[in-house]
Amino acid sequence: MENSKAQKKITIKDVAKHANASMSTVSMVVNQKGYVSDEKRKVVLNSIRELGYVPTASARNLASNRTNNIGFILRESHFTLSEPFYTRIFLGTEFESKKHNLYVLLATVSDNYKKEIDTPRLLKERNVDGIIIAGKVSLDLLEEVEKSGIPFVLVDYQYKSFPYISADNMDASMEAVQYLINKGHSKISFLGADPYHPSIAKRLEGYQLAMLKAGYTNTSEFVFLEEEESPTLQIGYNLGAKLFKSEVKPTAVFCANDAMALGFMKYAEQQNIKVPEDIAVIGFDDVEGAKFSSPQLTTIRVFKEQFGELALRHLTEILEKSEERVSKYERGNHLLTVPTELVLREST
Amino acid sequence: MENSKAQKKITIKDVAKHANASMSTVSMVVNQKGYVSDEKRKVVLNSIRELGYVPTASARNLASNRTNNIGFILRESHFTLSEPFYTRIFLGTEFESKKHNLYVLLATVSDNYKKEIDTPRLLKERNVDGIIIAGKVSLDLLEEVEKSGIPFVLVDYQYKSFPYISADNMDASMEAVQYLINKGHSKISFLGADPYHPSIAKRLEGYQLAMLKAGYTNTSEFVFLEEEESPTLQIGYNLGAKLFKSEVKPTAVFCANDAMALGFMKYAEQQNIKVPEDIAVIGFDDVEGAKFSSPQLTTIRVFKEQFGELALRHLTEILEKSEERVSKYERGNHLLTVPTELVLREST
DNA sequence: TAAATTTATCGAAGCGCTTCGACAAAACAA
DNA sequence: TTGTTTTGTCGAAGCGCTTCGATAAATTTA
Repeated sequence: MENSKAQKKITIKDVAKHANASMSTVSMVVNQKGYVSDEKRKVVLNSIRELGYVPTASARNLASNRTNNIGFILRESHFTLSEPFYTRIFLGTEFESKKHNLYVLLATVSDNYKKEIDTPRLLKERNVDGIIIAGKVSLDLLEEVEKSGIPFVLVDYQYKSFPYISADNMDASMEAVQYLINKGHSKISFLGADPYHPSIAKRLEGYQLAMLKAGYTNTSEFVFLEEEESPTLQIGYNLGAKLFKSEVKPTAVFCANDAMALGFMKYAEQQNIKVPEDIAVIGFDDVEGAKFSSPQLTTIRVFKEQFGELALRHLTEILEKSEERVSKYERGNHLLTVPTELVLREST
Repeated sequence: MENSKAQKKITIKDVAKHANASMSTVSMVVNQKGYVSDEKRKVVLNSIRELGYVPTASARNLASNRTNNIGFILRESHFTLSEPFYTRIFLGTEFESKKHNLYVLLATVSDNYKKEIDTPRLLKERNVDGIIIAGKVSLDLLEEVEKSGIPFVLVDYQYKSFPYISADNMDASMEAVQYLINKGHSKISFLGADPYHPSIAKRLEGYQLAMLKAGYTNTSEFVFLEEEESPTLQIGYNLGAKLFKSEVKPTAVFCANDAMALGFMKYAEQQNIKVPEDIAVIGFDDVEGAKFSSPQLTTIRVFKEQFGELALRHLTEILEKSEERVSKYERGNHLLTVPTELVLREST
């Protein structure tokens, strides 16, 4: 009589006894596998409800050789960004994970990732069935993940020809530039940074294509790029200065992202250049600040939560396939795109 | 010969064989329990290294009846706040979790929490050893957590007399107000909202105490409170309007948080009231925006990561104790405070 | 009608670990 | 010297589940 009130844990055995079935039958009901008659199923389900049975994750995982966890790897600095871009993506994954009965283990990695030393525990311990990597991370990390053999999906980044989720950067950019052209603009600049980032590259490409389509074949002088930097507010500001000091006199600029657009507008404001009267501005991302800037920024909305949702959904598909003994999930540049939307506000 | 390259998993058995020891001995080495001679320990450790053995979490958890997970519950809206306050707290927990070999399962709950329906899976499945609850959450949720019997710690919030982590709100507030008094101010206002939130209440209390100490016994006319609202930028703005329309003419205001202070300053700017010349402003939290406002905001820095760290550390202590058969961890208003720091900037 | 297949159910092995007792040797105490 | 306690090691049970046959009844096919 050690402890009379300590609730004994309800196990599958208890359910089996209560339902007058075997443990295997109960297991099959719970997992919706194998053959169980409707009758029996009902009885079992009823017992489960009555006893309040909840399967124990660890027992399940041990027996089935899966973890039912998925890892979400994110750079620390991306996580604490005041623009909750990646946080929203994570939220999308977290939300979707409930439907799949998976737990999401978030692992943040430092910006100057050191192989071996900084390896996320979930990787070392192989405590996940699959991994989602959000945003740009160290190549070392990517290699480690690849080597682990654990299926993974990238979000808003690319690595070799592994599956990734991305906005339809090119299309969206074309649409934005098209819009400017339709508005009568012909001298349209592109402001960008880090052009080796796949998303940025696609945005530039979209810009160029739209210009080309409209008959503007030579855009090179209109393109302002900061190759070594990330597309931040500061860089947008700097490129604004550069642009206005140049002999190029565009009537509109399309920026690689909102941060840069906001930086550009800040510079314009300081120089008493009116947006959109003197120059129209379009950004990309639809960050929170875009709504609160003056003038409010016209931009391309990206549905962040969908990134995360889609990433998880795709990952689970891969996992299912790999269970069907398709030992290596087929390669090929798996790309899943998330829709975008041009949000017209005051800056155009 | 199904798959020749599929690496066979290294188990504790393999290590035991390799080290010429029993599984129990290896287990004891890994867990640093029981009696193992130094000799044997070295041999085992060596085998572990050589074979690259990593314990399987699920097996471990099943056998030891622990999950080695801890839950981190957070409101969705708090998570996606552009001020990464709670995100930072989470990060602190995540960081600390590595030292304790725990995984952190993040569960976000919707703002209008529905009992039973929205119950986080980790609670239903009891898939955590302990829980951290960050920020204000629904009472229903709190009750469910309490009922579950899983030990928990609150961060930046309180519930009954359960342990919680908080900034030293009162002391910090006193220090801030003291500072204003020392600077020669005597007519000092307090701007606040949601005074039933324990943190806000303490800040107000600290203000009052400091004033009292300086001989200003009647502060009531200097206190502007919006009882039904949360302390946001908008409310700070509104109270600014209210304050300047009143006959009270303070030379300084101490705001319940930075958001309000920023809102207040926005109003002041629009009214052409100069900060700090006409009126000095102090906030609370040291949010990111405080550094970028003009003038930069003097405020009380709160070390967000420490909240999360401390919460986890405290939780693990509770867990250890409860393992030592102290069936119920001792009650009492466990309060752990995180240091603060007055950051002097331009607004005073 | 017999043979083959599908449906239904169950027992038992086993996933990889922890932990409890058993046992014995070493260290200490009386 | 003889007990006692401490130290060291191990075997085996068992955590709660999944899954692989085995078995048999029901159904289909030949």
